[in-house]
Amino acid sequence: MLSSLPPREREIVDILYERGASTVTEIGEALSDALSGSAIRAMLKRLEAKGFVAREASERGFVYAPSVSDKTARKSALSQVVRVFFNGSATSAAAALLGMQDEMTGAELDELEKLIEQAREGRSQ
Amino acid sequence: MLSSLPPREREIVDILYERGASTVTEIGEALSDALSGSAIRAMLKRLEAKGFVAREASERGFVYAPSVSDKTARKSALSQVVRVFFNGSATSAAAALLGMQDEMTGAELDELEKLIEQAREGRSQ
DNA sequence: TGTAGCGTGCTACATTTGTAGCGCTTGCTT
DNA sequence: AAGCAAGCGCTACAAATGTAGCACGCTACA
Repeated sequence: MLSSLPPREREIVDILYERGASTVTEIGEALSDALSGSAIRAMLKRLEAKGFVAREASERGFVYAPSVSDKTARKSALSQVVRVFFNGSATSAAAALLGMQDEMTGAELDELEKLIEQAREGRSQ
Repeated sequence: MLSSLPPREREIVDILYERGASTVTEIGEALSDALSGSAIRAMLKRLEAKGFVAREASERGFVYAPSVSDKTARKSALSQVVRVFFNGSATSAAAALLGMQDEMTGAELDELEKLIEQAREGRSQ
C-alpha cells in the first residue's frame, strides 16, 4: 500500500508514477526541494527493498520505475479516496471530479457520457 | 497537505474523515492493528500540534475531528490522485471511477448524466 | 469507603526516516 | 597518463515517528 510509505518516499514514488521511469537526477529535479543525489539514492534503495520500485541499467545510468503497475496503483489510490472522503460512493467522487470542470472540454464530457452508457449496459447484462 | 504526514498519523486522520469526530477508543477500534490508548493519544497530540486535528470535550471524553474541512480535503485528495495517476486528466479519473461500476446503481448513473449536463452548461456560459 | 476501571498526560525509548559525507569506479579530456 | 566530473554505494547520524509504561484523577458500585 502506498499509504504505508513515509512522506518523502511517497513523494518519490509519486514522481515515478507521474513521470514514468526516471534517473536519480531527474527525480532530483522533480522533487519539491533539492536533495543530494546520495539522499535520493538512499530513499530509492529502501523503496526497492520494500518492493515499490525496480531499477534497470541503461546508458544514462540506472533508471527507476514503480514496480506496481499503473493500473493497480490507480485503482487502489482511487478506492482509498472514495472510501475515506466519499463515504464509499464512487458516484459522489465522480461528481466532485465533474465539479472541477474547468479542466474538462466538451469532447471529454461527451466521452464520459458514452462511458456512462457503457456502464449501464454492463450493469443490465 | 495530508500527504506530508507519516503513515500512522495519516491513517488516523483518514479514520477521522471516514467516521467523523471520534474518541480515542473509537479510533482504536477503527485502526488496522491494535494500539495502546496512550500511543493513539500521542499521535493525536502531534496531529493537533501540526494543525490537522482539533479536539473538543464532551461527556464521553475528548472527541477529535479533522480541522480541515471535508470539502477542502476532498478536493486536494482528488487533485493529487488526478495529477499523479491520471496525468492531470480529471476525465480519465472519472472514467476509471465508472469502471468500478459494480458499486453504481442505475439511479446513480442517471444522476451523473445530469451532472454532466450541468457541467456543460457551466462551460458554455 | 475501598477498590476496580476508564480516560488522560507525561516521559522514555526503539525504530524508522531523512540527509550528508566519503571514497570508489568509469569515462572523458587534454 | 593525469586530471576531472558524474554516478554510485556505504556508512553515519540527527530528527521524527511509533509505541509502551507509569502515575493521576474521576467515576461507579460492592
